[in-house]
Amino acid sequence: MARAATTSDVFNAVAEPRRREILTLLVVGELEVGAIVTALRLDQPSVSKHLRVLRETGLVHMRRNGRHKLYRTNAPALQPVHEWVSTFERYWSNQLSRIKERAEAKMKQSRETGTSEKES
Amino acid sequence: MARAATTSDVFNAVAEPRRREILTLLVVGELEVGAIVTALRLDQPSVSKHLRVLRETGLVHMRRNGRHKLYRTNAPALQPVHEWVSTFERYWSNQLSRIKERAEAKMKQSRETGTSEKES
DNA sequence: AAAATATATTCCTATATCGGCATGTGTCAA
DNA sequence: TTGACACATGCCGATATAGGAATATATTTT
Repeated sequence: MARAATTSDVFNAVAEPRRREILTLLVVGELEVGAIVTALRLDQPSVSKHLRVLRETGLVHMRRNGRHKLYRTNAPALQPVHEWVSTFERYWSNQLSRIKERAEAKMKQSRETGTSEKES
Repeated sequence: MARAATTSDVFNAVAEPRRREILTLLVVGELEVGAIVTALRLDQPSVSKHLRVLRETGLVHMRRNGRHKLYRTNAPALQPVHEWVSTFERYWSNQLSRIKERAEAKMKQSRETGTSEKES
């Protein structure tokens, strides 16, 4: 086997930098393919291919408007990724909150004692 | 070109299901390679290769203990992924709050103008 | 209907896997 | 030093890309 198919796995679909750019672009609002092409300076076939992957993974929605096709990001499809990564959040956010706690404790102490210098 | 190298991009490294399993396993605490092999029922060379990718992307740390090697997940390396995905969070978690906002805006308008019908 | 416009698809090539198998490397024990 | 044990790496084959160029499909306009 080679790598997993991008068309079936959101993680793989999102692994592509250009596709991430497209999603970022289309989350603000609908855009037609041509607009994406000019915005990201990619070849039109390349954009169409990426859009296909994003479509098949449910990461974008499309609606037709005359001979244009309007794409927009379907954010909820990213939830699995978000949930998975969030599992690990506590393993680094605690470091930050620990710093915050120390800082707040220090401020509180300053308020109480009147000191204002940094003591280790 | 083919796909981007898994060894240089965290997104690609994490796109592999087995590697995600390994990260989930190693975030709880250190494990030696053999333990990963038995826990995930993979071949040892396969595990070693995945660990190499995870190592080179900074997703795991390793320390030697005798002839064993102890690996653990380096959660902060996942922050870029988390930050990127979080950008889209408001586009689904706000579906509820958006309804709330609309309702509140409508109420506010009603209070101000006395109207009560929905106008776009 | 024919031309023009907007997208999508196909074909091709180079590359990067992933798994399986064999082998190499490093460390501890006898 | 010679084994034994724990991992890592190399080689192979099959597959899935991503980009570029050319072509096909769909829709509007003339």
